[in-house]
Amino acid sequence: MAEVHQIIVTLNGKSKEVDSDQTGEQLYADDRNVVAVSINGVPRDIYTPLHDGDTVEPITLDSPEGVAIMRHSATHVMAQAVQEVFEGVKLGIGPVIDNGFYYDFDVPTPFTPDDLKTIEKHMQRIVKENQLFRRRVVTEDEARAEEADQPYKLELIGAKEAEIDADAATEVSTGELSMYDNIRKDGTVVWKDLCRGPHLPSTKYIGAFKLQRTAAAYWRGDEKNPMLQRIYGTAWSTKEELKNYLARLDEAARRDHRKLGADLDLFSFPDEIGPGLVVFHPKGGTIINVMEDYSRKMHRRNGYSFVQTPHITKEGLYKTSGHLSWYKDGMFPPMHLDEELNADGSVKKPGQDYYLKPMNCPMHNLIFASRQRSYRELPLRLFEFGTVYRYEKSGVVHGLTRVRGLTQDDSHIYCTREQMKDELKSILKFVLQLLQDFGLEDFYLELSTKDEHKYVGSDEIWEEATRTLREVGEESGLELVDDPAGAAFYGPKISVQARDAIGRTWQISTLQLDFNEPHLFGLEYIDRDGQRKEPVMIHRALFGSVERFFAILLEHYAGAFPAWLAPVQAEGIAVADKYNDYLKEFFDGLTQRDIRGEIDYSDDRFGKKIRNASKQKVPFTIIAGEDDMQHGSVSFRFRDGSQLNGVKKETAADLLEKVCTTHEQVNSSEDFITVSGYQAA
RNA sequence: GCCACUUUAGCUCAGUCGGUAGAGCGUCUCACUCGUAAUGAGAAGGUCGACAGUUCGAUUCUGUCAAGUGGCUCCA
Repeated sequence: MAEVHQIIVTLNGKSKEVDSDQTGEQLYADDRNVVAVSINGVPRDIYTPLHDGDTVEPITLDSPEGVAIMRHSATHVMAQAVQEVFEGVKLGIGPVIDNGFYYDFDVPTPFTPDDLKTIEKHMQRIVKENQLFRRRVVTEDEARAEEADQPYKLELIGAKEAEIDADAATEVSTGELSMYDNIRKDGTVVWKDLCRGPHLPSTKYIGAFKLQRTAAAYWRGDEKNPMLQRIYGTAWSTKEELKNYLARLDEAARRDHRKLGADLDLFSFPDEIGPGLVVFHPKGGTIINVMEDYSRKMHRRNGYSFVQTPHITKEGLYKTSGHLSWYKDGMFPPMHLDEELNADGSVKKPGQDYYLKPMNCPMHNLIFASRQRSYRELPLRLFEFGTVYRYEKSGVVHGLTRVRGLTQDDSHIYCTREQMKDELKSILKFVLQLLQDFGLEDFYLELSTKDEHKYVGSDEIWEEATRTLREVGEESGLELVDDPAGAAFYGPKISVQARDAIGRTWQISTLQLDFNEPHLFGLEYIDRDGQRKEPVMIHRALFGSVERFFAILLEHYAGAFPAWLAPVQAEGIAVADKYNDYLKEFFDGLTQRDIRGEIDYSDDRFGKKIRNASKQKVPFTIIAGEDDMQHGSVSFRFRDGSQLNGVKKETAADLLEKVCTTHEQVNSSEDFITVSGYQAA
């Protein structure tokens, strides 16, 4: 037993003299909420011995750090349960993720939904037993001996620091190896796992958890490695928080763009056409049109030239650009055309391979190269809504966010190196204006840099491009996240990432520098000194994919689009059939003002029509009955159910025109009055 | 592409321990003509995802394929 002496620690910001055998366990004994301690800024188990001069802070179960520790302990409990319920389970890794945790297992047969229930019950028992988590430092040899029958753990023990990714780092730390033992009340060690920690004092601190689903994942995220079975779970400090989280998931499912797309009759994916190929119905088509009209207007204002290019091309174009060698697997296979054979089957005329275009840039390059260019023309900004086809792997196709046929608001900008930075800055400004006009707020920038295994061009060029992009990104003042090795082979990029209803992030805008393609295509301009020079090329798309952007909008608004985007802006409902003609006259006037209106002529009753308009999330319901007809007026009903009755017809049309062109949300009578400036007579 | 799961009427779903099916909503017809989220009655609507196999008989069991869902890998 080490001799007890006095040490000085900084406890909760105050210097304090304590016995050297004291730990967080004693120091925070009166606070049941403290589950771990931060020692000199590093989270550690609560019973970690203290040293002279240490700074100690409590980590509570209701803090983000505490919840993460709890989730990490929960995944240990899950792994223990799986190993106790099933034979021959090999453990992968079990990190904490947003809202929960997972653990990867190598098991003889994949888990079934019933297995999840069994495991969950077993976990409840372990939690109830209040097993202690105890840390034990081991040498590499000891760790190897203890994990002798766990091949994945052995691999981690042997891995060099540089080979460990963030998730695996929760298992092994760089400094020392440690095992965590689960100990019953009677002192028996019932389970152990190689782990860096820290953990809860014991299992009973695990609040409320639920196993959510099973999935498969490649060991260490590599396709060539074996596939492990992953179980995802969620864990929260209290039952209440778990309940709220599950309710949030339900709510998110309700605003899933795939569901809303069907409910609101916007688009579908007919089996007859093929996976990942969307058809937009009239209402969806209207929204796409509004988006494109907006985009065209803004591109005109920002000095872009409009071009149009075909959907297929001979293969040579993509050989020149290099795409065919880098992305052939992602392209639809070629059509072999114009081949002629002799009677004996030998080739008389070899024919040509044509590909559906997976991107537009090579075609724009050809437009640039169609004649000699002067420095006076730069920057030259070529724009089109280019529809491209990509053979996405079957498992990745997902609603409108990952499709096989998509339309990009695509532009390629040719400029000098000197113009490059200003051009990038103005594009980023353009993007932010666009996102603001569409009402999107939840997004961040991502800087994708060179993949050492997949790039062309010199290091100097990459460095300059990356530096420029970083400067522009940082100057924007937005959150800028690094995405190492995420760049395309021809250059680095900045992208705008947005979240969908259930928190998955999707790339929308992309802004890529390319020092490579101009060279491959031999692009050049004549500079003021008469010399031929190579332009810099910028690839950029602001919506990214029109389809994906549509999906993000649909989820963002849960189908209740602002009026300027709504497919039907005004729905006419007569109190009874005999007022239909009166209403029609008013709506004919709206059509002349480019307001998208329709009248519900069905034989449903009034109340039912209101209900239907409401379910379709139409911003303005226009009602007419006896009162209105007497006074030459119509009545407004808004999304929140509020009303504005007896508005004179001419005034009503003027007001509608105003609120249908503004980008502001008008969901109530108050919004309407504010935005339209309406003053009741 | 990989792993698991799913596929029954337009939609949401029930059902058949192997004997070719049912509800609600929607659609259509008729009546009702109505002032703010479901009027009533009636009718139509299904080779039970496709194709094989087992069986006297398959929507049900088995296999293959297709499509979808959740992940993994990928995403110019």
